[in-house]
Amino acid sequence: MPDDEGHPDTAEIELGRVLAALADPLRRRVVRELAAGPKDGARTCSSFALPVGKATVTYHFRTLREAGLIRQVDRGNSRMATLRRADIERRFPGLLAILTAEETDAAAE
Amino acid sequence: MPDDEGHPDTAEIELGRVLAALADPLRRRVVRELAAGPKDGARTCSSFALPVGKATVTYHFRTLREAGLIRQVDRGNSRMATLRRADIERRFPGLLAILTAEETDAAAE
DNA sequence: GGGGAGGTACGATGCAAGTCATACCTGGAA
DNA sequence: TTCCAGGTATGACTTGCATCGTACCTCCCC
Repeated sequence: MPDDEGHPDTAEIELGRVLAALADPLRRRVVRELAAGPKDGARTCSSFALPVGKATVTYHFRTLREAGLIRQVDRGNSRMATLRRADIERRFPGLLAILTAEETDAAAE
Repeated sequence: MPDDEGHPDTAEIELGRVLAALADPLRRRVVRELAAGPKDGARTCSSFALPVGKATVTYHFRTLREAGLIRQVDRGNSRMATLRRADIERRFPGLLAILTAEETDAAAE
């Protein structure tokens, strides 16, 4: 698959899709960790240690990518994920702040 | 059922629940219309003319209520719904602005 | 005191979401 | 070159969500 497959343009990011993607605690945790990291910080899918199988991890990252929340680029063997900070902030100002403010207690340990 | 049944306290409003509630276009439309109306404006469930049956309308309003987004009070025959503006704004600043900014094109006509 | 409008409760149904096991592909490391 | 780690694709399964029909309750109004 080509690199930029399934990455919607900034203007095409739909609120419904974004909210549906963020309704899942695991996906919210990924976005939160990316947002807490350095700007444009790239991490591999497996570095999040989600408590689900490999196939499910792929599924969640695809959901985030198709919603327009993350960008995934092939880098040799693995695939790096970055948060589309500027795009999200432009379309939905304040959304990332709401996510990072969430307590990390019960949600998706 | 008592009046304040199923209304979570302000501090108990969970982000996951709120996002899940707002993932549905019909429920988002209800919140958007309430937010566009006057502050503390109360409307009956049926005044939204949602394109679904009565039972489904009840279901959606219960979902919004249990998520903490609206408050429902019995008023004689019918039941008035108000947006919990201040509570939402305190817990998730900017969220209502994001919702009201959504274009009302394809979503839930 | 009906009767009807506005809502809720309950059960059933169709479909999408989240999960996994398995098989497979691809680069780097040994 | 041979493996293995990291990801994807596919099919299957389970659970939950959105929906409806029907039955029921309760006020208001005539």
